[in-house]
Amino acid sequence: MAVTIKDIAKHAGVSYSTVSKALRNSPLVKEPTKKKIIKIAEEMGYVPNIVARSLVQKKSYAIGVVWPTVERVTPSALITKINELLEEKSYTTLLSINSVDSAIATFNRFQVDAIVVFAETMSDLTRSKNVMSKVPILYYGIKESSEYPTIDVNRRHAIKIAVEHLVKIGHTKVSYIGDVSTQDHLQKEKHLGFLEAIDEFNLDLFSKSIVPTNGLELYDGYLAAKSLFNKSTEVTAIVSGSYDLTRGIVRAAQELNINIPNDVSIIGYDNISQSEDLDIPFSKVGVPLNRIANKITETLLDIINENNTNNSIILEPELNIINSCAKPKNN
Amino acid sequence: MAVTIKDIAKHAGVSYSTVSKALRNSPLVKEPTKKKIIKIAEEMGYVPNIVARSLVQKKSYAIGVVWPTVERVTPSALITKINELLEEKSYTTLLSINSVDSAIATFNRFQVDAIVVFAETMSDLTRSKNVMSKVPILYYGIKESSEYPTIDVNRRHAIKIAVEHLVKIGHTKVSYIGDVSTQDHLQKEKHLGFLEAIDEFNLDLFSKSIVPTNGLELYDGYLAAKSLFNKSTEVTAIVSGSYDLTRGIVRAAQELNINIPNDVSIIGYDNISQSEDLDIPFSKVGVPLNRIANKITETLLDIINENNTNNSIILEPELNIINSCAKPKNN
DNA sequence: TTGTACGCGTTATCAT
DNA sequence: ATGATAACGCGTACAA
Repeated sequence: MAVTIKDIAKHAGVSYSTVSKALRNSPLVKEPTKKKIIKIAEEMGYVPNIVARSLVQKKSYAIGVVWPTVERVTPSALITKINELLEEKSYTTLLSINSVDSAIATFNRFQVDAIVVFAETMSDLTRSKNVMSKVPILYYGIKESSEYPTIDVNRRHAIKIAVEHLVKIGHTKVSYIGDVSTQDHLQKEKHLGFLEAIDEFNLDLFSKSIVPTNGLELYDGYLAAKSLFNKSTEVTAIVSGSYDLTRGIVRAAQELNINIPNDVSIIGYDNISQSEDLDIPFSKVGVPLNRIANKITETLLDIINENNTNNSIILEPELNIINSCAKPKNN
Repeated sequence: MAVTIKDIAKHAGVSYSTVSKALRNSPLVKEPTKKKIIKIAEEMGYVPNIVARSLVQKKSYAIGVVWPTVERVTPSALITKINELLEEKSYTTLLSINSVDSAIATFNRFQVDAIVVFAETMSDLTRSKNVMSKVPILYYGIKESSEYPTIDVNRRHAIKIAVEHLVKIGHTKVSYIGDVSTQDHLQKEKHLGFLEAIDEFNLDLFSKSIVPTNGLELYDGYLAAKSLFNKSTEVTAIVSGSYDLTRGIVRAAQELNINIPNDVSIIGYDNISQSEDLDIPFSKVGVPLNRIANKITETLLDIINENNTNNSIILEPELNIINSCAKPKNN
């Protein structure tokens, strides 16, 4: 049997409502009494029963994170950061790896104060429309869903400004290495960004302009880059679709004695996190992870407190150029 | 305001205790009444409030999973499987990526029925000793903790029987490719297993007997294998420390036109899951993921129902030999 | 400053 | 077969 405030009250010789106040640090209870009660509570190993509290308060100070894609790409670093930020605001984060539908139902039963959904496929989303949720929901990664609050990163624009930068410093033969399968909406966006840039900046669409990969792993980037370097000597700059791909590309270049950035410049797409220890630091484009995490956390709290904010937030990417990795084309 | 059984009672013209019984499918309520109530509940979009239920029942039908290492190796496939099995038993799985301590505290507050801890470092574990938990805890992956119920995989033995098999079919020059950094307890176990096998089967400890990697990614295995193949022509069999490493090794072999298993046999450590689509299927040693998941789920339920089971369960690995990947040494 | 009484949504027990 | 009521642990008006 867990210890309750009533047990504490007995030991302290006060009423249990006094204990409640003391533990909530209410000014309505004298300092010495408070101290004494808190001490006894600690000694008895008291843990507040959130269940009871949220019944009466109709708040649980918990946020539900729906993350059906543990095995896929939504960066766990993002989840970790959000968890940290929420903890600072004294919210608890609960994760569910069930389907969107069933996770939302569960979190409703548990009376969480808000839900964030990290869904990556359209089917994840469309199915979730059937579920009614009393708890407010915030979606991440799906621009289309306009009827719910949504946060997304402008991946298309990210790739575009990467190409733009390369053009500005003199490159004309730019390749895109990325997963261009049409299944994954996020990858498709980046692909589109590259195509738009090609068009807008009047670049040649040469034979190896777009190098498709068969996945998003380091090795996929490595293979793609090797095929690129072997079959085309024209290319002077590469835009890469993801962090791991970029790492693979860098490894391939090293192996073939291709110098970055003298022989080829490279800019990788990456929702940049502060503390990455890369073999070689490279230029990046994307939204800093912390900015995404902050925006999500902030919006979550706004939603809970019913500050009606913008329903659909698109985070704009930023370029992060490291000179050693993207330099003007040699003449 | 969410709809409660009282609201349903009003609409149905019965008392709310009858509604409660009907919804729980109690035999104490007549079939037609039951049907009617259930229908009304659905129409009104009723969602049972687990919070209130667990207050009175002192059970939440929820299991807390402490998973502080999302970013590391504990396979998410395992978590996914456990989640599935628990769902079948009508338990809900809640994940926390906080530190072991704080996750345990949180789950206590939420009154979960049991907790599983996936901790990989010793420090994760030792810190958690300070927390008292009213809720029973099951640890995975840490043999040493004998004061709590524990489930672990015998990684040391796994590597050993892999080597044993290779020796039996005639190999004498066997290499181990794996992460042998002393930090990670799990990797250390495998390394020890190889050393013990070398000793037990009187194998040569030649220059490339042990090829250390700098990580557990595909590319790390690829690099290690390349270095092995380039510098040693003696080796006829390889034992690999993890799934991704094995994939990298296979890639390296393909690239160098080294035939598996004619030129070299390979057995990879891997907690085998049923449905892996590999480029090339290869021989494995390990405990099937489903067996681990089943054992964990089963033990969890035992603990909840206070069936006192063995406190410390070690799962023994099995060999899974595919002829095309490990064959007797050519003479 | 402290104590009493009520309510949160549900289940369980007892009475009708 | 159904209804009334107590209890779960906590927070909060309101009373003392």
